Amino acid sequence: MSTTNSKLTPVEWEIMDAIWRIGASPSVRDVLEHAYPGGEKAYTTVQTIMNTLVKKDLLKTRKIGLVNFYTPVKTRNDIVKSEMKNMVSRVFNGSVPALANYLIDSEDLSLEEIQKIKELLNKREQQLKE
Amino acid sequence: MSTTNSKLTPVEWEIMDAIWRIGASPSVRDVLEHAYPGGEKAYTTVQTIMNTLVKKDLLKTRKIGLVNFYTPVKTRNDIVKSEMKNMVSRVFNGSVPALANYLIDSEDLSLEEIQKIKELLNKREQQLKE
DNA sequence: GTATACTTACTATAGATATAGTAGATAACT
DNA sequence: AGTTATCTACTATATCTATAGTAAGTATAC
Repeated sequence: MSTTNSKLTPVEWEIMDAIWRIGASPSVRDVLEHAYPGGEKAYTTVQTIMNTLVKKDLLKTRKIGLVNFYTPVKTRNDIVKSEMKNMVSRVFNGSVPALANYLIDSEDLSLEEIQKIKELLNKREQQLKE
Repeated sequence: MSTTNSKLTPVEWEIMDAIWRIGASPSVRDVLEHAYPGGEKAYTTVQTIMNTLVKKDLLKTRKIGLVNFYTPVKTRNDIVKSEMKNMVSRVFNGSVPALANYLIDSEDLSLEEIQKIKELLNKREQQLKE
C-alpha cells in the first residue's frame, strides 16, 4: 500500500537497476563491477549512493564478516509503478488513455508493434470478461 | 530537433504548466495567481523559479515598462515527449510495447478504456497503411 | 508631491545530489 | 609477523533545488 514515495535520482536508478539485475544481495564491489565495469565511478561513490539508498529505505544491509550486503526492499516493479503513477498524474492528468493517446500519436510505432499491443489488449479484455 | 535535455523539477513543472495553461506570456504575478491562488508560495519564490527556467532555456523574457513577460520556448508536448522518451529508455529498455504491456497489466483499465485504446490503435494502423 | 504598492535584481540559506578522499580495521599473502 | 589489499565509516565539496528576504526603482493614489 503505502509506497512511501521516495523518488529515485538517475544515479540511484542506475545502481538499483544493477542490484535488481544481479538479483541477490550484492556488496558494493559487486555493484561497482556490474554497473561500472570500466571504472566510471569510484568505489566510495557507489558506496555512498548505496548508503543513501539504505537511508531512503530502498535497500537493507546485512553485515557478514566486515562486508555489507545490500538487499532491495522493493521490487523494480514497485518502483516502476510509482514512477508511472506519478508521470500519469503529473503529465497526463491522471488518465491512462491520455497517455496511450500520446504514445500512439507521438512515438512512431510500427505495424508490428501496434499489432502486438492490440493482442495484449485483447488478452486483457478476455480476462476482464470473466 | 535538439531538445537540449534540461530535466524539469516538480516545482518547475507546476509553474510551466501554469504558463502553458494561461497560454500567453504571463508575468510573475499572473503565474502566481493562477498556480498558487491561495498564496502557497511567495511572489519572489515564483519569480526565482521562473528566472531559473529562463536560464534553462524554457522561458524567454521580454520587458515591457518595468514588467517582465515570460514566453515558453517549448511546447508542453515537446517536454512530455522528452520525458516519455527518457522514461521509456530508462525504465522499459527503450521499448514502447514493454511500456504498453506494463500499463495493460498494472493499471486497471476498464473495458471502455481498452476499447478506446484499441480504436486509437486502429486509426493509427489505417494511417500507416497508406 | 509625498506615502503606498508593485516590480525587478540580487542575495541568502537549508537541504539534496553527485562525487570522492581519508583513516582505521581486518584479512590475506609470503 | 610485516606488508599489502580491501572494506567500512566518516568527512568534504561543488552544484542544484526550493524557498524567500531586501534594496532600489517606478508607478499610483490621494
